[in-house]
Amino acid sequence: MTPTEATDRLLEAAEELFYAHGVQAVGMDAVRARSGVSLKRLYQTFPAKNDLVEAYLRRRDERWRASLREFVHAHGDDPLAVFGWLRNWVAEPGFRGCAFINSFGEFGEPAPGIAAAIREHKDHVRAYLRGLVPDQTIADQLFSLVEGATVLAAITGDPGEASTAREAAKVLLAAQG
Amino acid sequence: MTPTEATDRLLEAAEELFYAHGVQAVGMDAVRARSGVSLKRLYQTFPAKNDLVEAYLRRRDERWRASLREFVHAHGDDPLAVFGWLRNWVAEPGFRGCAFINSFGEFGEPAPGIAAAIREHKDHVRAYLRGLVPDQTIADQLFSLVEGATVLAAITGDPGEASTAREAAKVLLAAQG
DNA sequence: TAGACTAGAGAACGTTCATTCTCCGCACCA
DNA sequence: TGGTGCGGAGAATGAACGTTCTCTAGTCTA
Repeated sequence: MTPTEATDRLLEAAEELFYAHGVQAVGMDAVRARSGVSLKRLYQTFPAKNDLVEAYLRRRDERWRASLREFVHAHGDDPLAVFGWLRNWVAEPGFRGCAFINSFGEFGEPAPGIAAAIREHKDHVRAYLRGLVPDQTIADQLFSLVEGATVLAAITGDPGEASTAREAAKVLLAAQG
Repeated sequence: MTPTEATDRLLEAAEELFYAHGVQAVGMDAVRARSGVSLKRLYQTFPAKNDLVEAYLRRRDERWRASLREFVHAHGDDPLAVFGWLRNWVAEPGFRGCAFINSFGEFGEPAPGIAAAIREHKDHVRAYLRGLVPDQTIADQLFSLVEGATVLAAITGDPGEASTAREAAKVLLAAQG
């Protein structure tokens, strides 16, 4: 197994487990078992669990935003498409809310790398929305709606939250757009 | 020390510690030290940590909603006052986001009582907002804004998120209200 | 074939922590 | 005064888990 492949399998396993059960609830041995990568290799690749967690978050950030970007782009970069994507996401089986918000909740005082990964994810999403909507204030308002709908959909289990947010976004965009 | 007083001190200590550092990061011994209640008494009062966590959440729910309700009521039950209260809250020193969202993130599979406490808190807040705003859809939209602003203020550390949400709420309320 | 390096399996170590147990002193009662 | 029981302090227990160590087998090289 090449180092690259080991890294991929580790990150894949980490994402599945960390997202589904929470970071703290998943031991390194579970990552080993799921990935099929030996513990020795695991620690050669990620010297500490925190490093694996940070890498998991950074990879998830890239992929999550890529998925959103592609969907919205395929819908003519219409800001409302963000909420269409959101509706799909929160209805997926296994949806458990935003990995970054969940991690923020898990760690009262996160390791610096983890805290940075969380903050930077939100910064990136905000920047993306600002690029989509000329009015920066409205972009930030949509951002709040997205985050709120995500959190509520996770806690209540009702994907309809995304539709509610979409209607609000429509009004906000129409008001000044 | 009377049983009532012991319970109070335990819940007070639990709230300070759990909210500030996260539930998992705080050991029962820290609660004992902070409360001044012996470990034996602690376990007589709350037979397991989960029971203490659930009681902490339920007490926080009551107080948090009471604070919001009183503030908004003092402002003529104007729905926008919710966002004024929010602005104060997120600017408080020690603000670390919503205790319920954080707990949701901490526990991948929470004990049933804890899961219920989290869900019921959100249900109560939603019901309160629906009582404040005749249009149920708009109430739910405001709810999303509140949750989003709370989460973003916690992660970015910027209380300005509450003001952004307030402006959005104003538009939504004006549009159909 | 002998030697040397690699990787994996899994045992071992050390710490943390929830929960329980032990022991001691103090107060109340006859 | 002598006994009885409650409460506290803190040690003990047992499990989980991050991290490291050991042993073994296989593979490549000379």
